[in-house]
Amino acid sequence: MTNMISNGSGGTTPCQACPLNSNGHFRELTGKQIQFVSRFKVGELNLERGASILVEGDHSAYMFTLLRGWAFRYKALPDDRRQVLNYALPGDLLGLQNSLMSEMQHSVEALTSVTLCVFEKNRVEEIFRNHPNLAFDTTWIAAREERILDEHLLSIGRRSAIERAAYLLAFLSWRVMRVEQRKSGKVVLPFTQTHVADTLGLSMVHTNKTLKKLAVRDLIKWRDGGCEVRDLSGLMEVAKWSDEAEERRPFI
Amino acid sequence: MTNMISNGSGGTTPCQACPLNSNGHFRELTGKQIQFVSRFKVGELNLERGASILVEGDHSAYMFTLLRGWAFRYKALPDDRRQVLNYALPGDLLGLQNSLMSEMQHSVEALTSVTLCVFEKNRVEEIFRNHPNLAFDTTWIAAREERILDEHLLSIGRRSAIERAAYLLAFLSWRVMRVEQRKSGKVVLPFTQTHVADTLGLSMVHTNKTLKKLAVRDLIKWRDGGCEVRDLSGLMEVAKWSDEAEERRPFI
DNA sequence: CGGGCCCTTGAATTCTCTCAAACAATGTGG
DNA sequence: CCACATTGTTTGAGAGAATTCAAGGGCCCG
Repeated sequence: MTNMISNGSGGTTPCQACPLNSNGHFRELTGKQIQFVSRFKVGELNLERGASILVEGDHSAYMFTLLRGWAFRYKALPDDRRQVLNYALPGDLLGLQNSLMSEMQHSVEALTSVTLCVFEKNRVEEIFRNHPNLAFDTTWIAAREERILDEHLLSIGRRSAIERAAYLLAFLSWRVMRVEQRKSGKVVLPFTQTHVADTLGLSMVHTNKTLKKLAVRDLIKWRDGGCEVRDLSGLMEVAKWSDEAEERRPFI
Repeated sequence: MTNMISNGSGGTTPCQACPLNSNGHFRELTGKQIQFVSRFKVGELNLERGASILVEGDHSAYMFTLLRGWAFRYKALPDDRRQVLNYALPGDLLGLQNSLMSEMQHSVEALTSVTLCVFEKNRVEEIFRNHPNLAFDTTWIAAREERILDEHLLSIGRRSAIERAAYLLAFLSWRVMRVEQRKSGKVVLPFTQTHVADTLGLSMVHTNKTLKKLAVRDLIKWRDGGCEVRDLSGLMEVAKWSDEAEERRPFI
């Protein structure tokens, strides 16, 4: 467990030079806000694929912003059945629950190697006390997660297997394009079919057969590192999903 | 459409005498907070069972707190398949999304006749500017909704039909006991089996057969107005769910 | 070379859906 | 008061979807 929290030392990204702040997708923080956030940030955490970021039942002292890589949130039943709740991409906040309530009720795991900005949860009240705009943004971020979960719930509850799969892949691909400010090009989603199965609420076997159907239509192609999305609008059509126009969104 | 918004006139509950504030379940607002909320509240809305409170795609000018009755949030696909996302009980906030973002991405409907406190969404920023504690509470409320959705997602994705049904009924029954500060006694959930089906992501027919299994075990009894929960801990056992200790929670 | 991880495929079983019909309770208009 | 429509619950049967079980293949790494 070396390199857990590197504070101020080499390799740490100063908030003033935050790559997310200037990439055009996120709302730019004001100078005063950056100043606050850079004091709020107590360090940076680098983890390998498969590492636990937060664990259900924890009372971790930290909250994170994902700076680089992918992570996913999940819950499990006592007998190990697992449900992936959502994926986190750069700019996403992890563990806000942990900061507002007593304990985590879900787990978060690194899907690729990741870099996390580390914040201390007991200082979250400073945001509300001194930075009303950031407080608003925090609520906005929570409401956005809620919207994503709403749509996912609709998907699992009412879409057929192939629609569900198409929706998941389309939605993630769309998020990648957004956060990377791309208009075209291939997106590769870095997960295994087991992750997809646990997200869709289907078995591995049936997920595999469903993905095959999408591959036959040349909408996706499965390969070593994960899923290559070849036809985003084709997927959206299968899923009966249309994306929303999205303005620049806040982050912390 | 009479009696839509009665402002200040007869029948409106003054915030100073808010029944939720003193019932022991919710955190009590301070005098200053009550003063703010009572100015924030622009009226009261009474609706019949089945009425729409908010509609997907709307840019409603209002946000609500449910003061009396039941409501439910839902989303629908273009071909009318419907998924119930969550239920609202007294003290729950409806339409926060509407206040933070441009438009509603889900609908809300009255499940019983309801009374709603009406707030103007364009004054939400006042909360963040002048009332940091209420701002914190707003975020807390959004995070709570997220937790409920997380558990529901786990349920639909990974629990069997009978576990799912048991979880839903147990959870709602538990919420009623909490909000009414009861330790015992029967809870009656005021919905139809169609609502249950749309919540569980199952067909009506299969939902009926699944509920029958719970009724045979004497865990519930279905009757005219809805579902009577006869054995909460029995349901919790079937669902493999254990409730959390919950402190007094905020509301607005 | 062997082991682990991931993807793939077939077959039998179980679950869930649709279709169809019937029943009970309620309310309405004649 | 009855005939009729409406809404919600119940049941059976056949079709379709998804699961489990089982086995094999590809690939990488120690």
